[in-house]
Amino acid sequence: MPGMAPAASGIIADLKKVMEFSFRLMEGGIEQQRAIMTRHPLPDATPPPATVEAFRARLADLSGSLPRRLQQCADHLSAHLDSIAVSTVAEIAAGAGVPPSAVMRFCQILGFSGYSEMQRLFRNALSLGLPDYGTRLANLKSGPADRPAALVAEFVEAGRLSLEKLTQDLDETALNQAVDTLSRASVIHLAGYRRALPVAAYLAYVFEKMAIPAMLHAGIGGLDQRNAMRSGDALLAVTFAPYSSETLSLAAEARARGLPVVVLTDPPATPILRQADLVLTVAEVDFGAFRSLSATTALALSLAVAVATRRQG
Amino acid sequence: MPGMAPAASGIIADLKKVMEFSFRLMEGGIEQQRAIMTRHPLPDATPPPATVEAFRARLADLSGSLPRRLQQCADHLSAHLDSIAVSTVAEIAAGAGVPPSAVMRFCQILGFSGYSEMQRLFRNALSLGLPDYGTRLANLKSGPADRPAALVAEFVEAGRLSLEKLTQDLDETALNQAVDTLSRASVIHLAGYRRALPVAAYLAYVFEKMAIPAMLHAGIGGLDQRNAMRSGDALLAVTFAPYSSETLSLAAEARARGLPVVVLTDPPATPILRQADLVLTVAEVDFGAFRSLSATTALALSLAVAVATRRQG
DNA sequence: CCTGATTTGGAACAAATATTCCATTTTGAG
DNA sequence: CTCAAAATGGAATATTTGTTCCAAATCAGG
Repeated sequence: MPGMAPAASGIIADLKKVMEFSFRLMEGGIEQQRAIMTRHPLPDATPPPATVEAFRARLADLSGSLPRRLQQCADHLSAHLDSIAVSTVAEIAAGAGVPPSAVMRFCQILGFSGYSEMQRLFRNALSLGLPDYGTRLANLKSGPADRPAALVAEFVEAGRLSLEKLTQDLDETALNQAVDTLSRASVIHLAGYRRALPVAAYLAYVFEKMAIPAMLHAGIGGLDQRNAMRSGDALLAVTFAPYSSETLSLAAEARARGLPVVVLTDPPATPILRQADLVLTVAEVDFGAFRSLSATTALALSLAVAVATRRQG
Repeated sequence: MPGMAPAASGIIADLKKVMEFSFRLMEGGIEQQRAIMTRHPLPDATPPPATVEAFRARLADLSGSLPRRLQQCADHLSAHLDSIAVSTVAEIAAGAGVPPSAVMRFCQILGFSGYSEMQRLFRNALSLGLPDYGTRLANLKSGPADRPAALVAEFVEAGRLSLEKLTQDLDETALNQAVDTLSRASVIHLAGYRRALPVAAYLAYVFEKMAIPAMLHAGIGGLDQRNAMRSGDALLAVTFAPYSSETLSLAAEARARGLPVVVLTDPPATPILRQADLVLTVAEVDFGAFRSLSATTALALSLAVAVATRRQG
């Protein structure tokens, strides 16, 4: 019904349903009533849980008032919540000792349209919405790009994801060794060319504030200051793919002079591995072509503060 | 062959392959041999990695010696290792920017029979269970406070809070006006002294990448370039309390010349208000004396991308 | 023990997904 | 520049997986 207000048309539709329902009731026997009700459930159908927590709660709520097979589903699922994301219906069914159709019914009782929809909940929770990132980007491109606030939301989201990923992937051993290495250096040389300059510049600022000798190599004015690297110093190189040749060359030079080289980069760190004694990788979720550097900055700052603490102790 | 033991039937199948191979070899010329060999590789094909670690290693090993599309696969996969378990071939392919068949080929090069087999590796690893975000963060925080990993947890937390706050406090009107103003400028001048340099430097990088005329004023070498600001340009100043005198003076100069001045700063922005036409404030949660700049970077990037979009339209 | 309502299992079907294949393009050696 | 080998993209196909449906089994109340 084009042109009609959505609310009104919704009410009309509901009315029609109710009328149709009553009508059938009159001509059909009482036994048809239930069948009709299950085949045409009224709009009060339970909405599916939107979060894993809600799912848990709903499970606990239902438990106890279910027929045997469905109870088995509930039990098995609540015991293996985190494997839903990577299991097929058949696997879940086998695990619970029920046929696949029982699992399907169970999903629908919870309010999902089917197993796939339920699984989506867990997959999203697991990979934090990464899969459909491309889609969102496409949407944004096609949609109202003139709304800067939407962009902010995307970058915020990318930043949050990056930070979460950092807590997952953090190589604590490498971090500790990096702190060790850098805290023993007389001067810390910071390499940060192009895209890496912001991070390196911030490190330079922070080290200076904490009275730790540090020197920024950023190729300003095309100036090369590699001879400032002296035995006893260390190099902390920040670089991302595609790795700038300046950084690689500076790292090689440091290496040749016997300086320890710590690299802060993104995975895969392959090309830089050769020049590095220690590699800290940080995966930054990028939105479009640009990265918000949240995780990188967090890791870099942690490194700096840890080095400062170690030095004082 | 129903009724036959699986092992025996496997051997038969292998024998058949070998026989077929020899036969073709005999009737084909020497030049066909290679083609046949690559199409029907003998059983000595590389065994697939058995653990996620081995997978990582193999990826790093192969990287660099691969043709373009396969290299893209390798890069994307190593950056999104943990989403393999819940992604389809099509999603991975889209993420890497390659057609699905390239992903398939890549799986086979790694020694897997196909994508499914590779995915199984990750699904298994996943269902062995990893703790959720909250738990991991708690783990990182616990233990001696001087542990670098604990610092990471703190900075991650600070970053997250900042980002969250940004979505709440964002002044959409001001942002829109800022985009308006900057997209009309012939050259965007970026002021970023001291602590603000990282943000301004990143903005300069991003603008340059998007072919938007921008100039960074950071006082490098004590150089003052205020006369580069000409009518028709605009100034975007990034600064935090305590506001550097250079920034204030540059803003005043811009104002005197009739240039619109947009300021990106932290609240309260009182001292800077006088020099600014537009103020964007972003509250960065700091841990100790240092800020992770997550929210600021996110806002700055959004601004840049929005300006670029507006200019093209 | 009968009867109608509910639950159940599995077979049939539909949709999504992986995999293969081959015509075309690109690359690299001579 | 030429040619063969390698790489590539996409369409066709195979397989797996999800979903629906209904006949049979089970259950509860009289």
